[in-house]
Amino acid sequence: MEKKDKILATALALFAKEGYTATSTAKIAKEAGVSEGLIFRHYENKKGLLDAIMSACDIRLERVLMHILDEEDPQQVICKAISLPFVNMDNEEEVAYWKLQFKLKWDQEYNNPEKMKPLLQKLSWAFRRLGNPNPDQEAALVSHITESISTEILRGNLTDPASYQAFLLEKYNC
Amino acid sequence: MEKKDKILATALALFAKEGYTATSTAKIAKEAGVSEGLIFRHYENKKGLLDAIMSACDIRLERVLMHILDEEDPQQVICKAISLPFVNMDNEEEVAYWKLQFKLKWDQEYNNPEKMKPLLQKLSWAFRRLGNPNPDQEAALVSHITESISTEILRGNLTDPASYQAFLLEKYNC
DNA sequence: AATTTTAGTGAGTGATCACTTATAGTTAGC
DNA sequence: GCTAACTATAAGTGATCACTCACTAAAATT
Repeated sequence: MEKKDKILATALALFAKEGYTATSTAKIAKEAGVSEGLIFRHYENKKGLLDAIMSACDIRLERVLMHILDEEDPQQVICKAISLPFVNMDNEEEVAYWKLQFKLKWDQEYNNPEKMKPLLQKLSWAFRRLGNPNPDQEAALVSHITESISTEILRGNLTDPASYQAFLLEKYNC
Repeated sequence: MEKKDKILATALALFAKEGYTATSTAKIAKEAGVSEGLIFRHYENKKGLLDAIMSACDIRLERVLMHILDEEDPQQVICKAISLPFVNMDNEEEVAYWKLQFKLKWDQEYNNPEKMKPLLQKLSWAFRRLGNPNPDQEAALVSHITESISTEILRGNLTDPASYQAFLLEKYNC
C-alpha cells in the first residue's frame, strides 16, 4: 500500500476507535510507520485528513443506498431497507467507516440529515404504493429503526442479529 | 450558585457541545469564571469531573425510568415508553445531559447497555401480558425506536415531533 | 544528462494540554 | 484573638499538541 493510503487507513481506524480529537497526528504516524511530517504533505492539516476520510465515507454510503434506490418493487424496497444494518458489516474497515460516521453525527459540521433524504423519499414512495395511509411517517419509522439497530450492532450490543432481523422482516411482510 | 456547582454546570454544557477531549480545563475555568486550579481542588482530575457529571446523569435517568417501572397497566407502560423522547426536553441543562449521555455511548467505558435493562424487561412484561407472541423482540423494537427518536430530537433533526408522537401512539393503541 | 517535481524524513516550533505549587483570603471553633 | 481548615488564585510544571522547516532520495520531465 502507498504510504498516503496507509496514513488514511490508519487514521480511519484510530479516529473510529478513539475519536478524532483524542487521536494525535504523532500516533497516526507511528502506527502507520511514516514520519509525522508526511501526513501534512499529503493532507494539508488534521482536519483535511478527516475530510478525506469522510469523502470516502460518503461514496460508500452512496453505493449502499443505490442498491435500494434502484429497486422497483415497493415491498422489496422496504425489505432491503430493513436488512441494511445486518449486511456489509464483515470487514474491519467497513465497520470503522460506519462507526466514525455515527460518532461524527454529533458534531455540528458533520450532522447532515440530507444524506439520507433519498432513502426516506424512496421508502415513502414504497409505503404509498402499498396503500399505507401515513407513508412519510412510516418511512421515518423504518429509518429510525435501522439507524438504531446499526448503532447497536456497531457497538456490539445486539446479541442475536439474525433472529431480530427475521422478526423485523416478518413484521413488514417480507 | 457555589463555584463547585458552577464548574460542574459549565463542564456539562461544554462537554455536551464540544465533546470531552475537545474541551480543555482552561476553557471550563474561563467560562465558569473561576481559576483553573479550583477545578482540581474540587474534582481530582478532568476524568473525575466527567465522572461526577455522569453520576448526576445516572440519577436523572433513574428518575425517568422509575416513572415507567412503577406503572402497573401494561398498555400504559408502552405508551409512556414511547412518549419518553418527547417529554422533559424543555430546559437546556436537561438537553445537555442527554446529549452527553448519547455522545459518550461510543466510548468503550461509558457504553453501558445494562442501564436500560430494567426498562426492556418491563416492556417485555407488558407485551407478554397483552398476549404478544414476541414480547422480548417487541420490547427491543420500542427501545430502538425511542433511542433513535431521542437522537433525532437532540440533534434538532425532527421537524414535527408532536405529529410523529401521535402517529406512534396510535400505532401502539394508546 | 540536466532539471524540476514529488515523496519522505527527523528535528524542530510555539501553543496548549492537564495538573501542581506557593500563597493569600475567609470562615469557624475554642 | 488565635488557630486550623477550607476556598480560591496566579504563576508556574513537563508533556504533548498540530504543524513547519531544512534537507535528501527518488522519479518524472525536458
